[in-house]
Amino acid sequence: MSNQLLAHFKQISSLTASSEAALALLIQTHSIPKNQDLQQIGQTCKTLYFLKKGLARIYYFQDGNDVTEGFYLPFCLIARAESLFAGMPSKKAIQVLEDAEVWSIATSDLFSLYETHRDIERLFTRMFEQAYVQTIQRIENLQFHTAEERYRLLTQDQPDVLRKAPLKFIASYLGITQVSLSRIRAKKS
Amino acid sequence: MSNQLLAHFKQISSLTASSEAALALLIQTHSIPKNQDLQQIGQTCKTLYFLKKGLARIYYFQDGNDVTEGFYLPFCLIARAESLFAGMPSKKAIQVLEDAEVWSIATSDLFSLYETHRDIERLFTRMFEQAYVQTIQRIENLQFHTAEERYRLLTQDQPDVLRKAPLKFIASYLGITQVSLSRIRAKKS
DNA sequence: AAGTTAATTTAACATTTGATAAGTGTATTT
DNA sequence: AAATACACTTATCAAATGTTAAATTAACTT
Repeated sequence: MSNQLLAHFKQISSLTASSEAALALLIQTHSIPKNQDLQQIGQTCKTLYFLKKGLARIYYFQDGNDVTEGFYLPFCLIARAESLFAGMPSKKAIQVLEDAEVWSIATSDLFSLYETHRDIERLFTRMFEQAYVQTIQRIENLQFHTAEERYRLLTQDQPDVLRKAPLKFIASYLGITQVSLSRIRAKKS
Repeated sequence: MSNQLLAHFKQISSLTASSEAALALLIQTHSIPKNQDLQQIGQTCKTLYFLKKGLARIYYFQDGNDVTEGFYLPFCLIARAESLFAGMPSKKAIQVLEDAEVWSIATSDLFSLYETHRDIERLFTRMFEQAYVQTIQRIENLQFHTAEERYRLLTQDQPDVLRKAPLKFIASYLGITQVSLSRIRAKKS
């Protein structure tokens, strides 16, 4: 059932009844067990995902190290934009960190709908704009805060992530080692 | 004259003759002296800029420190996206680092054209997508490279910036102090 | 419950980076 | 040429983070 997701979409940008119906036909639902990859390294991003339940991350390997690029909570747009927009294989994977229920939309079908349903195009353009703005804010965060400040910000902004994700993933997300993160957590705040 | 800019646009995404003409009417040109702000802190971003000649940066103040968010070479889209898409005042400014010639486009006029000229909408959507992808790549860069690696990458990717911009701006762009950058430069590579 | 594995913390030491201040060089002005 | 301002480098020490390894805790299996 995609009603919840469509309701969420309509909060972002209005949809006509016909657009909503057309979009509903594209939305698939899946159950994904904990730790499974939703999309694997090397695949070109051709699907958008939204979690109904659970927690996901995008990760990749850098010099043999597992690096978490981002965490994704329910109703967030999950996509490997650098692959989607360039049409190139992604070096990143999407992994579910808990048993999850997932909505997916094939971009080929979606982009076809853009031609006839401008409100749908506007909706997704807006979601990507929001994702872009969040990425900009993340750079500000990485560029001029210490590791400890970045950790404190995460505890404020995404406490759910902190509760659910293993520390090793959080450490690489913050751009530090797990040992360093452990030290920061041990400090009285 | 905006011919060069339009030619650049058409490399990114095709435009009908009528769209090209409509767009040409929106493009203004300016000459800006070295060190002047194109847009100031506190203004809401309502204009897109492209350099014909020169070098620009986006910067802001963080705890009293001048932080350079990015450098922009000729023909790059320059905009404070976080302000444009949210419609909120920006805490960032756009500054020209050399005497520059600039093309500008008012977003209100541009967005109006979207209604009637879909190819124009597609062109700018694509430019913002590209900017988004670059932002994602910058995160990868900041997240798991040492300061020295980030400096080496900059020398490869944007040697022009390195030649033209003062070191203090480059240092904050790399997320380090100027002293630290000086040390890195002093090392034999 | 015992045993096994994975996750997290702690410890010890090395390296990097920051902070501050002093020094050098380069334009520019007078 | 002297004086000034600005950009960049160097030196010194302190703080933060990385690296490696061991110790502890938690989770999972049997």
